Amino acid sequence: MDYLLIEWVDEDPKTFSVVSIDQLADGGLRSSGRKLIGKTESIIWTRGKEFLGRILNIGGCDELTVEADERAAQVSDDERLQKVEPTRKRSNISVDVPLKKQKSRRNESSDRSRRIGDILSHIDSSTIEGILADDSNQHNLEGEQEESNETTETNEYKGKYRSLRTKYRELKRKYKELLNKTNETADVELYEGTGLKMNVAELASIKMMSSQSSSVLARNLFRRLFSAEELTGHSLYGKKCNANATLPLPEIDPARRDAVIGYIIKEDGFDTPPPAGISIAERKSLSKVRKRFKRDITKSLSDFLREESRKFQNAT
DNA sequence: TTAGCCCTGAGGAGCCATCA
DNA sequence: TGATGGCTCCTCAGGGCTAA
Repeated sequence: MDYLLIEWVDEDPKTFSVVSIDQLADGGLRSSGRKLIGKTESIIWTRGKEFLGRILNIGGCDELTVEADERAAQVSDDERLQKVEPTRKRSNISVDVPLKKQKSRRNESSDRSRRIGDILSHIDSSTIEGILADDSNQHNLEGEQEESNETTETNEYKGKYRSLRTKYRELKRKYKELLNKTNETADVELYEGTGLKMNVAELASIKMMSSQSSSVLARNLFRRLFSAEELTGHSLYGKKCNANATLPLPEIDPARRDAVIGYIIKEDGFDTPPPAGISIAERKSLSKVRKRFKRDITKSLSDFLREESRKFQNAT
């Protein structure tokens, strides 16, 4: 069987892989032989994903592997460090990506509180008005029903309400300030091909306040993209739990679910083919790390859905 | 055929913020 | 300062699934 030496398109710095000719997406080209050299074609990678690659050579696996190593060596280490580290692109060989940042939780919390303030400033002010109006109506209702029982407890509630209203006005003022400062109102597709769009500034804010781990980011995106009703009473994949005889919960909307999971995986640089020039053992190790990462994300989200359901049941 | 992984559900631990 | 509650993560169980 023939093999192809591929230079991945859109890779900076350049990366190379040796792939079987069967991995050419266009099956009709597989008999074209050396005519393929120099052409840019779709290559089928793991899980059926396709990536564009320029065909540099065709031949035996061993000789092409040597050539790939030589070409990779020509790319300077300095260039890799400067361009790869900050973006964690497909060519990032390091698989030692910490799932949790080592920052102390105490510092995180103080940071997060500031970020939450920013997030709240992006919430539609009419929504907050509605909440406060409900709160106010609730107080009025209680006042009518228990007119004879208006104790100091009621006064405390009124005090808390006034305090919340002051906070709300402050947030509203900050919200308007930020609106004036930024024009980032455009939507961006969360994950390529899903069609699920989110506001750029909102997505950035959620990322900021979810810096502890990818699991937290995934959960916060679920909170943003699914309603409380959707989060309760659904499981992540709707599959039967064999450990229990109970009926499986229905699957949560797969389009939004997959968009979130795909986005998280992409953000951590795990949706890309393995870098060129690594051994089979390293390739297997990388594959394990990727599987482990996805498992952690889906596990956390699955936990999250159960927790939401449990909270809902406790409340009713 | 079989080892390893997947997935859901349950229970509990650890950390942190809030409150009395 | 201790109690409490929320959030997140970890571990385990157990049958199905899948690749070797």
